[in-house]
Amino acid sequence: MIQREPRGQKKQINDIIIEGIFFDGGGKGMKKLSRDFYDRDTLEVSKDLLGKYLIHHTDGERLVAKIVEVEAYIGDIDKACHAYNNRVTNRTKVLYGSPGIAYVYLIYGMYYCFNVVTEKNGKAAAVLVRAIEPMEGIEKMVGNRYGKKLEEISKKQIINLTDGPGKLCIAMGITKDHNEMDLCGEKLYIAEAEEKIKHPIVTTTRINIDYAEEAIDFPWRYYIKDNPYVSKK
DNA sequence: TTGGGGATGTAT
DNA sequence: TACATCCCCAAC
Repeated sequence: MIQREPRGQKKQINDIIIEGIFFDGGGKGMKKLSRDFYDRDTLEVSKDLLGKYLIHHTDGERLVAKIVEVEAYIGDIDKACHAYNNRVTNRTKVLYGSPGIAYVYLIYGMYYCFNVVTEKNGKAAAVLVRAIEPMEGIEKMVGNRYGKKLEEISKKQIINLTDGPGKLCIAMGITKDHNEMDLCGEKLYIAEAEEKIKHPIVTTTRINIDYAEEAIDFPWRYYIKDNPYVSKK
């Protein structure tokens, strides 16, 4: 039995705020991110994903949501990563594959988490999308999450719609069927709009990785400052 | 408003 | 057995 420090006794790392740029839709055309975008340093990809648009074509509809919170997982140095210490299993093998592929896994027996694979073949790394802001197809997302119509739910339920990794997968209709899907394809992808907007990014430690020893303190969680859809408010 | 615990299935 | 979660309900 390994004894671990209770969470509350870990020394607190102050949140760091940096300046980021993202592309704001505002009705303008969207451009799908190419594989080159994902074929880069994972922390850079993580920050750059903030403000981009996750798009899923499903049931004849287009669901669009802005990415507002992410976490990086980098296998070779990160005890929180499923592929730490070169662990290759049926589940983790996608992490070693091409950048720009989806990694979707079941968590706590009930929920899915959506990740994008980064870096070159052979290096296991990914970015977990933890929260998104609905932009288009909200009625469908509300139906997926609550089985109700938009006018039947409260304002609080709108904010709760996609403010966590499990919630956003339910809302967007992402399941294990999307595991290993190519995000450079036509069904599920990430895009940027034409108009650039500067925005502050908050950098913190990651959520719910208490078992990860020294990696607990890695500041690899990023979110858009003051965005109401960020998790753990 | 906060904290504890149950749901739930699969990877290891 | 633990888990990159969510939701409900009791207790404050």
